[in-house]
Amino acid sequence: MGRAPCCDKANVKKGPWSPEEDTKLKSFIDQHGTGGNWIALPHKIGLKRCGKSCRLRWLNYLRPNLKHGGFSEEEDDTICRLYSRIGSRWSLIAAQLPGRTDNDIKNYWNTRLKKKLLGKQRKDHGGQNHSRRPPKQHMQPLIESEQNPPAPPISTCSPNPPESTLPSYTTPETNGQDSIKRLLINHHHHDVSLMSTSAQQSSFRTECLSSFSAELDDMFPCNHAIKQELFDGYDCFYGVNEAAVAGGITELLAIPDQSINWNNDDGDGGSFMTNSVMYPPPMAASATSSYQASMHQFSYQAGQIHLGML
DNA sequence: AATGCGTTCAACCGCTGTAGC
DNA sequence: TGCTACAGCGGTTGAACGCAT
Repeated sequence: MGRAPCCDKANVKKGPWSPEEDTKLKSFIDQHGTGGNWIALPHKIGLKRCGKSCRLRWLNYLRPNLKHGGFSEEEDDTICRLYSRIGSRWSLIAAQLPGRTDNDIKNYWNTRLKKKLLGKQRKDHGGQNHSRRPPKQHMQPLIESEQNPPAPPISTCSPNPPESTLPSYTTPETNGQDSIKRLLINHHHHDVSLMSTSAQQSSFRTECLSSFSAELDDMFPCNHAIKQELFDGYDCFYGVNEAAVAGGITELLAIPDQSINWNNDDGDGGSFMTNSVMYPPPMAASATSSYQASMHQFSYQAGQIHLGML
């Protein structure tokens, strides 16, 4: 049993809108508003269009104060910066760009900006392979970025986060992939807070996890097993921040409602619920630390991260 | 001029979240 | 609590267009 269709598909016109249809829709909404019911609207006007189609036409084209095309450098940068933080949340990105629609931005990103950035990236890196990924993937950058969005705008699209609020971090194994790591960390530190519900946050994390296969490869060069574990969709951790690699575990992000037990070689220990503490504070940097959640154990020892089944 | 190919972008599709009952 | 209907969203499609051959 599927959902009933929102309109009678057989009696609904599809395809490009005519100027007459545009005029009808615009003048009706100008006079009466949408009435809060897009499904009923086309019937009131006498348009043989699906309500969803009317809504889209209004929002993306007829609505006042819309800008089309001609994205400025500033807008490019904003799109880039937001994409690097929140991925393809086009409506959220559009909300930061007055006069732009999510559809416009999505199209612009997919058709121009992404290519522009990838082109720049290749130029900036002189075609060198800084990654450990197989050569085949480098020959297909667009496909790769499609499969692993968000495409990392490495050193071309200034992430421009409010740096002062970010933790400082360095790693011995950084080799040009800092921006990817920074990008991932920025996700946690700034944009999970944009999500209003824990369900959104959870799905956001899950989505990020599935999106970052390649980036995780770069992030955990010292231990590919971790990357594999993270990416293979297990149930407790979302990710581990850079500081874990650098010099002690200071942050562990997990999906909500997980009870995390922790202890370290200083004899400290305890537990916390992941949804009660966004950035779990109890763990101080230590030469050896370990954390457990559900079926998995995560530990940091002598500069190496280990993840295993309990 | 004809054809093929790549690009752009408006529009559609299908899914999810949520309000109302 | 479960169901239904709707709004909203992101991914995808395909027509139109431009350019190269």
